[in-house]
Amino acid sequence: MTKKLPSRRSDCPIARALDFVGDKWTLLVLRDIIMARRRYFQELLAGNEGIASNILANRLKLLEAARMITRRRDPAQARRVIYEPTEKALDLLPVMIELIRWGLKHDPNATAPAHFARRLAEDRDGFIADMRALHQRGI
Amino acid sequence: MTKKLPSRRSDCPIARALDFVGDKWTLLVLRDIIMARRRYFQELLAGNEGIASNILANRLKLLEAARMITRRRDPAQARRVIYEPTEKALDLLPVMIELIRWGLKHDPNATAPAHFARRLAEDRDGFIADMRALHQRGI
DNA sequence: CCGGATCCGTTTCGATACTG
DNA sequence: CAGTATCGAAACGGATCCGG
Repeated sequence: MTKKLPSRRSDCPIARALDFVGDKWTLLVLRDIIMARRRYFQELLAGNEGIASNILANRLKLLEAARMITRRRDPAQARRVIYEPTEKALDLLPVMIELIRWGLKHDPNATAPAHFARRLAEDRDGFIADMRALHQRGI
Repeated sequence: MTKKLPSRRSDCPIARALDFVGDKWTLLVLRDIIMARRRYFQELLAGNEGIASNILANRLKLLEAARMITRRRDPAQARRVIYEPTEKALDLLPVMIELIRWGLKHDPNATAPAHFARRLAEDRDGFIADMRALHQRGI
């Protein structure tokens, strides 16, 4: 059995948020959808440090149920399914950014492209705004 | 067997960070140690939305191994063990703050005290600085 | 082909009871 | 008080199969 939608009894925002993203894979799937701009099942399968297809399918289903992503057929290629982030998912960008900053500061084995790291350090909000704009214009 | 220290093959800062805090409990334990200022095993046991004692013990051990908390005997009461956050753990405050902001924005069932929420919205950095200062002065 | 679903062994979780 | 021991339940993950 794969992961189910949980029901936590707490009203703490952190605890409730972790019901959605408090596992090993969900935030990585969102990272690939949002930051690496992957949109197809196969792209996500190849990108996520080796996620299993059943786990990916499960997470995509949960993310759709939580209204974090939308799912639709590719108009150009009827077989393909396109996954796209909603505003709710894009609003997790600050969380991802802070995780990256933390990793780059404290984990010597964590790496990021130099221009990427510089932008994060010097212009966090601009970086987030640019990334959001890309998705909102559907580029 | 409980959770082990993982070894992910990726060098992505998000993926690597999730090896430490990418589960349901670790970040909640840190929340209680850092934001609620709980320091004893029993305090943490009572506070964390009902964490089981074996899971708490396991997470405290992993957090110590990751140099996120320190463990020492209470000088006043020899049985008690005091857990305290390191700089590395305090540097997760921005991540926690952004999770809270996300929850308050998108989860209607997430709540926070009014003055707390206002401070988060209007003076995020000041709030983080104040919280860090409390721990650094050992108050 | 593409996006999954199913099967099934392994790992981790978590409630309760217990111990130094 | 600060943890272990136990054991059933849940989640993971690899392999394989299936429907459009």
